[in-house]
Amino acid sequence: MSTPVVRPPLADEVVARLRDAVTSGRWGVGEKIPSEPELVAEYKVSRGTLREAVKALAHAGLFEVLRGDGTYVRATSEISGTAQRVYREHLDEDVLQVRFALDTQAARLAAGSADTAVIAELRVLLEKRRESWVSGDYEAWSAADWEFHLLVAQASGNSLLHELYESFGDVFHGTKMVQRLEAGFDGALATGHEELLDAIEAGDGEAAVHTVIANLDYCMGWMPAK
Amino acid sequence: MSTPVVRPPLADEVVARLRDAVTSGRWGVGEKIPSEPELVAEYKVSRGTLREAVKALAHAGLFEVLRGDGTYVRATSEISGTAQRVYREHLDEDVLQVRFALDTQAARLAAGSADTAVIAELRVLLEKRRESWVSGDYEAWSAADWEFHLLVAQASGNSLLHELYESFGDVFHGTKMVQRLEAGFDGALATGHEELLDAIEAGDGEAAVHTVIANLDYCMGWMPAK
DNA sequence: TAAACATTAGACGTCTGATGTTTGTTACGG
DNA sequence: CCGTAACAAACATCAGACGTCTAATGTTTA
Repeated sequence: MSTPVVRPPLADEVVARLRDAVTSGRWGVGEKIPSEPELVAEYKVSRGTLREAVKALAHAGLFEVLRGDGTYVRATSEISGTAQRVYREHLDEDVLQVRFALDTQAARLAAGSADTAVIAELRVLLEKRRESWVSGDYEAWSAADWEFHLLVAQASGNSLLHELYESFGDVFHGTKMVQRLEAGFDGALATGHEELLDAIEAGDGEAAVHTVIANLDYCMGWMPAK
Repeated sequence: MSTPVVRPPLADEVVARLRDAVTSGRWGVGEKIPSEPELVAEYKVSRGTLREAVKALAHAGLFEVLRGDGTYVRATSEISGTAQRVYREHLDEDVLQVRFALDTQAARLAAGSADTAVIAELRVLLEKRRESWVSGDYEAWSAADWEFHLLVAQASGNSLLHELYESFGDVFHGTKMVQRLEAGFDGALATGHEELLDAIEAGDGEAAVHTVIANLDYCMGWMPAK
């Protein structure tokens, strides 16, 4: 008749529903999602169709499928899995330069939308970061450092920037760990985080950008010779 | 035994082989890949397993599966499909700001690694871009404009930056088309591409960055009021 | 002759059922 | 208390079948 109803593949719809279940928080990160037979019953599709959808999202990094155990939620955004796979295919130097690009923009935007509450939170993180360094707790230092940078990205008010920046997480942490092992790296002083925060508080975007540039120059000095 | 042979899912291996077939150029972009029965015979797996792999890569943007027709190669990198899906979930303003971050870094790096051959190529593209504008061929203008930016990203020498920048392609083109429709947008003059190229040729990274900043400021003025 | 319609072969979409493998748990025996 | 064996749950894979869609080809008709 007159209804040339083009039916989109069922599997695509299942992908969307699974994605929604994650982003809506129905299944939190780390949780195990229902088993295949349960999802088959819920979505009224065959196992094959369901598995195609789960596989697609697993490949994207949203899920991790453990044979004989179950499927777990590993991320809330699809960018992380793909991004991490891509990052590993490039030189550390290239990855760092891209992070720098995002860092610079985050600093610039954060300076433009200064928020006293966020700034106070950033100061707390910076203090924690400093204390961790002097006490030799490198694990805590790395965590606080990353939280600081991530919060700056969030303070930019640009959700895409924040999401992209977050996707660098694991890769950057790995790189940082390597850097820490290099003798002579001073995690407390030469990275200019205090200056960055001051610039953000002052609303001086240009100054904020320059502190980030200085930071990169310092970091690049500790990059392994290619 | 000392060999706890953990066998990774067959589908994952198929994913890798399909990916290699694309990146190695065995199947070029736009080409149709062999049918499912043919691939089943080649990889010695069941159709269900093969489909899981194809679906995963299709979701990642590498393939496009057309029902009743076949499966076509749509990209050589997995980042594009995922990225484009993510971009659409964010404000145009946020996307533009991220592009600006990459643009700035590309300009800075390109200025640092000036190459006479590339610069000549960039001049050609810029000339084509200018001619297209005065002749009113907006299609060609948009294409030349994008090629110019993409070549700058490539000239940065950072393959990850180039890949990420390329992933913006479709989204940016769409945005640019909208901008063009806005009355008063001057594609030939106010975007400072000539100044950018001059700065790159002079090896002046700071100047290159400033032209990009000026460009963004101009573009942001034409953003639809949120 | 050319445009509109009908047919057909190939390709993807989905379902069903069965069997293999891996993992986590539990109960048993030492 | 501990190690091991048996069991159950969950994912992995396979094989076959049928439906539906697309593109190409063939046929009819104005």
